[in-house]
Amino acid sequence: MGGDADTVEDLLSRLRAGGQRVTTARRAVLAEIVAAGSVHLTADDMARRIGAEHPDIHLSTIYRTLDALADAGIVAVARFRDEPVTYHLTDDVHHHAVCTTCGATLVLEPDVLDPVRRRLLRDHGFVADPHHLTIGGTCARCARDA
Amino acid sequence: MGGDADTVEDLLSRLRAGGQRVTTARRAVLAEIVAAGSVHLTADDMARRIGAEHPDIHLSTIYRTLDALADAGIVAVARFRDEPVTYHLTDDVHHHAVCTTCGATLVLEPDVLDPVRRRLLRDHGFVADPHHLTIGGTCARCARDA
DNA sequence: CTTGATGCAAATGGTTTGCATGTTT
DNA sequence: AAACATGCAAACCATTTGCATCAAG
Repeated sequence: MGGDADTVEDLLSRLRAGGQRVTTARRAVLAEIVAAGSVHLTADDMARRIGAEHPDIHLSTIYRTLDALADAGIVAVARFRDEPVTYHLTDDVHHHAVCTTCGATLVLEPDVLDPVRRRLLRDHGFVADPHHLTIGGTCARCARDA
Repeated sequence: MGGDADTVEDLLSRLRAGGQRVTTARRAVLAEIVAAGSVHLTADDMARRIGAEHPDIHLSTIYRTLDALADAGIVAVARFRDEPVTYHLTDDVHHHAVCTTCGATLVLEPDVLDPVRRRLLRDHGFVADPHHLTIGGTCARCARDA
């Protein structure tokens, strides 16, 4: 399923290497993100899930933790449509194609962007590192029905 | 400079065709969007600019106008980093490459995405119509300095 | 004249922050 | 012990909404 070899403890040690402390909240947040796999969680989603086990972990702590994890380059931020911001592991690079008619979502391998990357490098010297793009369009089913 | 032949009155007649009314506020908003060209404006930007001439046009009206224009397919919504939502003409298709180090922005012609579109069509039957993608990476200058 | 658009003020909702306290190192 | 993370409540900011009034058709 992709480079999902990341364990919570691995990631925590990356945090620690960055001079940050390891706490229950941070472990819990990372556990949720790892468990979610390619499903995208909002801060609130995490708060609700973590709350079952740790009712004392406050939403603001989750935001602060996500900030720290983002600073450390461990998680990346993504926006879907108008929904709240979501977070996912930086190591889990992929893109989405979203059907603007029915909302269906396709997960795309990162290499679909390779031609674009080559062109940006050639034409502009720009080293593209696209994470989590969302490409709109019409899915096969909706295109057929049109 | 792209298909910038859209005049405010052209666009207004599209609005009218959609059963919407044409008002001073709507004319003013469209005028700003057209004038801005490929610069992206937030609702607040427009409020400030329009306010010089029409101090009575309220920010909430601008939001409602932008909603109407978006429903009519005349303007499209785009998000930059964490900044507020920006609006641009739907006819003005382009993409961006943003340097995650220095924030520099490159405007990309729509055809840079063509290889991706072809691949999505071939592999998934997905008819991509990407508007205003933002591709992260490192610009030439920052890559050199690294 | 009728319906839809606007101004204003107040509500909303996600996210951030100040501060005192608890925890990691 | 010192520095940093947390809980809580309050602040923030972009955006939305209710309602009475005004203007476009």
